[in-house]
Amino acid sequence: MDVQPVPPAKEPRRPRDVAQLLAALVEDKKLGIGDRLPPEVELARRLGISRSTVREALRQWESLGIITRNKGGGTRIVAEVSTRSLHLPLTVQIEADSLSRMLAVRRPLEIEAVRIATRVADEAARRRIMLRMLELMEVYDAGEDWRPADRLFHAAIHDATGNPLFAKVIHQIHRAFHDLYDAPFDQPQLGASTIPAHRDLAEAIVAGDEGKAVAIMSAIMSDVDEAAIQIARGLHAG
Amino acid sequence: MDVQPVPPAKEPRRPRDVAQLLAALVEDKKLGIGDRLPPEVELARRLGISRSTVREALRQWESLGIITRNKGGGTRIVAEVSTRSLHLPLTVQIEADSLSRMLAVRRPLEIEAVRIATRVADEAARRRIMLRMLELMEVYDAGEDWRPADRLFHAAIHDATGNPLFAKVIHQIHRAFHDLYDAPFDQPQLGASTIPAHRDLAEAIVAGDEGKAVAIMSAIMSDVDEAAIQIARGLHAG
DNA sequence: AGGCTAGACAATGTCGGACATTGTTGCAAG
DNA sequence: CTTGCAACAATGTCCGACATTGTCTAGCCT
Repeated sequence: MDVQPVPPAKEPRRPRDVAQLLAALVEDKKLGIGDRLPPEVELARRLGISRSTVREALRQWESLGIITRNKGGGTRIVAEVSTRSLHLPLTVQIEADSLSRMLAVRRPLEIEAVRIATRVADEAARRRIMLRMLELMEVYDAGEDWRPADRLFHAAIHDATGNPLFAKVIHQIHRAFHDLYDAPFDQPQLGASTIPAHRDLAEAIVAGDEGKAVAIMSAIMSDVDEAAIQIARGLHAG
Repeated sequence: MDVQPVPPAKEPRRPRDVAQLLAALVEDKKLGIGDRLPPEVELARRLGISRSTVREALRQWESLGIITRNKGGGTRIVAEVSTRSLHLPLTVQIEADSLSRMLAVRRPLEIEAVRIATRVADEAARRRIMLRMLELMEVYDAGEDWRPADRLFHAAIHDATGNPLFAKVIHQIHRAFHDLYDAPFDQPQLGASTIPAHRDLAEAIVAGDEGKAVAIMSAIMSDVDEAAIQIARGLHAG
């Protein structure tokens, strides 16, 4: 071993992770979701690095789903940026029954989220769930597109668990759906038959009836899973 | 509206996703895990794009855990790459109760895996589960380190579900554990009290007793979760 | 005055070249 | 056979330029 004098604590610049520098800057400027990031040239200037390096870091953030970039337009933050975040990539092979496999994994997560929400949700969260359910019913009865309202309703349940990881993992699986097929769940009628059951689900959650809530959610998941697989089969055939 | 003749099916180059071009090249050269990627300049030459663009795509792959790059050394493939691979990033915020949140998500996944394995495992899978359990017991009774055997046992259960996604998502959470704390589950005694119950678990799975298997797994998970949280609390205090 | 269009501007995408830094490898000396 | 050194190779960073496209504003036409 040659004795080379490695500077131990002297690290004025950390080339190891430029993204960390960016995160620190975003934190410092108190930028949040929906805000626009400064242009690349300004980022490069403020961080004292070249635009190429900034671009690589931004590309990394983009692949991580933290930002979205628009040529000509700006760069927008779409997920929370933090210097203390953990990145866990997951790679899956696309096969014939990928859809049913994803659904099989999503199912216990959604059901457990309902169980925990029923158990630990506070008053405000229960009110939000009721509110979202009523909005969903209103849209559904009016015959309009109820999918955004449905998403908000389930998001309210995920929030009620107090565990954002549920929402994130489930969202990860949803993204996988969209990557698999361009928009299989944009079929307007998919899962429509389960919407009336959402009223019972919300009421069971708010009432704290864990067994009933879980049972209803299980039934809903079964229906949706079956419908999704039917549609996927149709796509494969066609 | 000016009538501009948009080429509908003519897309000789897709600037939208350079990574796809790379994936096609990797697939064509039949490169697998552990193989070295050609140098960036050669990739740029073969794809007909500049090195800057290649580098951004490689950065994306790096953040997705597909490759690892070594300055001066080469670029190695560490995850299966093909045009039919799906890469899903998950970012979690590191907070005080990250551990309990991860455990809360892992719990329903592990339990569901047991449920499905009990339901659909074929004869060979059931034999493997029994075999792994016996090996685990042998190591445990001998007072040796039983953690590798425990991992193999649970991996056998995951395999028995016929759904590799279960193993992958659970493994993803395990990686999060290791990134959070260097090795919280290397505590030799963690979960040791649950090992005897593994015999009952294996027997219930092989016997096809779904209710019993799920109940035992729930109890095991509760014990392990509690122990893990205790240890984490100790780490925080110390 | 109001709406619409065209042009200037801004921001990202891509390119090409250059140099720095570091791992790798092969050769020669001990 | 081992060790040390030098040449090479590959990634990291930087710079400058142009292309492409969204955004905004000023001016024109109705």
